[in-house]
Amino acid sequence: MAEDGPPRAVKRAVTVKDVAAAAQVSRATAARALNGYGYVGDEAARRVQEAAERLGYRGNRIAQALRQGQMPIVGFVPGDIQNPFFARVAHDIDAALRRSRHSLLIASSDESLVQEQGLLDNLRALNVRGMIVAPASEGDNRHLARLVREGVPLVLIDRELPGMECDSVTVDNEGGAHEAIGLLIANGHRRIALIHDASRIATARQRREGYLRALAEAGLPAEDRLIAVSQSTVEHAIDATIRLFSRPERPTALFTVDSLMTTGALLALRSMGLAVPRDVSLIGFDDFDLATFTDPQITVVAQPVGQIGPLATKMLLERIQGSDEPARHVRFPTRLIARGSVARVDFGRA
Amino acid sequence: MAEDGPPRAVKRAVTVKDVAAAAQVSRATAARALNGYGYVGDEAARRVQEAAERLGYRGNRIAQALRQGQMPIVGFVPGDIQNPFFARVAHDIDAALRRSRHSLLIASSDESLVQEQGLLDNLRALNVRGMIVAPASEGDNRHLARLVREGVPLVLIDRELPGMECDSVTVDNEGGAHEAIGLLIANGHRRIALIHDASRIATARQRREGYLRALAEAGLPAEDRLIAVSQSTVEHAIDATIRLFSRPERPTALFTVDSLMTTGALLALRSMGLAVPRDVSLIGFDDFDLATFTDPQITVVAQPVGQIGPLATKMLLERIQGSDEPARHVRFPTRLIARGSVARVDFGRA
DNA sequence: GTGAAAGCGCTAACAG
DNA sequence: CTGTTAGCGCTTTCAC
Repeated sequence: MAEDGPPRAVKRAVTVKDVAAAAQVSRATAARALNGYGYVGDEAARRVQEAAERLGYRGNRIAQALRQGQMPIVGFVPGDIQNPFFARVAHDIDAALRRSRHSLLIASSDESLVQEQGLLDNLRALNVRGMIVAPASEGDNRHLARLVREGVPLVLIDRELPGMECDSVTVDNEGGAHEAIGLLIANGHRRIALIHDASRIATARQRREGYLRALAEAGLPAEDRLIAVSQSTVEHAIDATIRLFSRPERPTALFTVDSLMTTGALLALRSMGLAVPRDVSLIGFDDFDLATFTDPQITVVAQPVGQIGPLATKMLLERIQGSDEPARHVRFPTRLIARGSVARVDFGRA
Repeated sequence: MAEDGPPRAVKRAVTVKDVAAAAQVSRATAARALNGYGYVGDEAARRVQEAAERLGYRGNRIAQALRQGQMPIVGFVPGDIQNPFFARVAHDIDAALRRSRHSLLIASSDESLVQEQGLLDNLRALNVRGMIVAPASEGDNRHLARLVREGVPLVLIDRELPGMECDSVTVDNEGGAHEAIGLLIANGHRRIALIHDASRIATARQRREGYLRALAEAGLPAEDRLIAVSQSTVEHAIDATIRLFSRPERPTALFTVDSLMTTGALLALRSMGLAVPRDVSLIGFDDFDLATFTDPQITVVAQPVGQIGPLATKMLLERIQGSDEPARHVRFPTRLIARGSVARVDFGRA
């Protein structure tokens, strides 16, 4: 037991060992005092607290995590953090999590399945306590199934995955779209175009199905040239809109499946000199700031965006706490907000 | 707080030990083969790879981090992740970081100094490799100074802190505001109102200074009743606008210091029946989607938002790599985008 | 009440 | 080339 003095690193962080030494107790006692469990003498506890304070001790979370096998972190994998919908959800999750002393690690998949797989691998390697994911694809989801199988708490949002045995929070995409198209049909529209998105499959597919069902119920044919597949960006939606509306026998109405695409459609229509709703009626899925700034304002299918993050977080925390009831699937209803972008169309003309 | 109840049964992950056993080598050899350093025999390497593959081995990043003293994580503390400006920057940082195999942990301060301090403490305890922060306050920044002192790589964005010895990426707020007010003055405006924000101090203060300098240079007095202090939310900006414009001797022009406030001003003006630019000319700091959707479109001071995240990330990675050149402060110029929200005003009438 | 000691999973000297 | 060994900082039996 010669000199045990470890060579003082210049900026070495202070550890329990340092605190224990300063308080003249063992590391075990110091740890007990610091974390407030087990028996610790009042006097010793006081000395430890004082030493910790004086030295500026902060527990090393990595060591704690290694010991306990888990990081106090929850992972969130949105499709695109720049989409205001996901930004809002991220904010709400973060706020809800803060109360339970977890940090939120946000890693956007950019709607890429491959990227999502890599991200989840990372998150898994970090031993995060749980994950909230908006799956980028309906295709190969073995990576998600594996998480479920391994018992990693997982909540899906925005897009559900048929057969996946985990909690999910979504909205009634099919019903919302159906209602929107219904309004268009009731206003006399017969040539109703759709711009949807091939990547956010679950969501976009359901919205497309709502569109198709509404047409079918009205005895209207679903025509290929009325449907454009785009991507969820303003730029792609502009192209799609131009494609759709530069043909003869222009559609009289347009339905877009998310706010970025609605934005693109608005821009494209304006550049083509088509006025809403005089020349084209428009309904977008997902409400957004811009919708009330146009003249007239845009009619939209609104989602209860403020409820999704908090509920998903609540579900996840319950799972983390060990709940093992069967998977719950919550589907919020949507709300059609009629503003001024739908015009009545003459039957004869249509 | 919220201490977990029964620890959830997560299936035990496979470790190097398992892989080593399966490949019939020692843990050290397995580690070498897996991480590709040191000498490993071809045959052994192959067996290890095969075993790892078969068992689904993923390195435990927590253990690695404990060993190496650092997590492959970078922290980002924006003022508000819902602000499109920060959402864009977050996306860009994330993308830039991915190439260097780091994860991004986003924790919004909600513009609260206290929250920011807590967040940085957390991040520090996680031993993240570095942080990118938009400081919530110009006031007490000992927590940031401490990080710098302790050698934690740190880059400030959007708001600089006088005297802080770390890299920063900002824009020329003062110059941008000065140019905007100059345009208003050149158009004959004399009663030019300002809505600024007390919390995002550095940024808002500089924009306010640009406003004051432009007025002074034109020999115009800075009147208190033309300046409203608000907060960076749509709601607060609405109130401030109504306050400003319900007095007699209404301002003929308005300058708002960020896009959320510009949105609020637009909403308030419309509700008061004031048309832009007929009744009020308007210029906002920070370009945003909405600015091109109004009729006429809004004149703005645009920031090079796409350059901020990548540059900040580049600087941070250099610091992480050990660069110790003196603190660099990059300030991007702004660009005045003249659209249609500024009208000429009669000198006699003003 | 308190301390000694055993690891969590991993990496890196240092010997063979 | 490969195995042995020693911790990183922390928590938690298990003795005393």
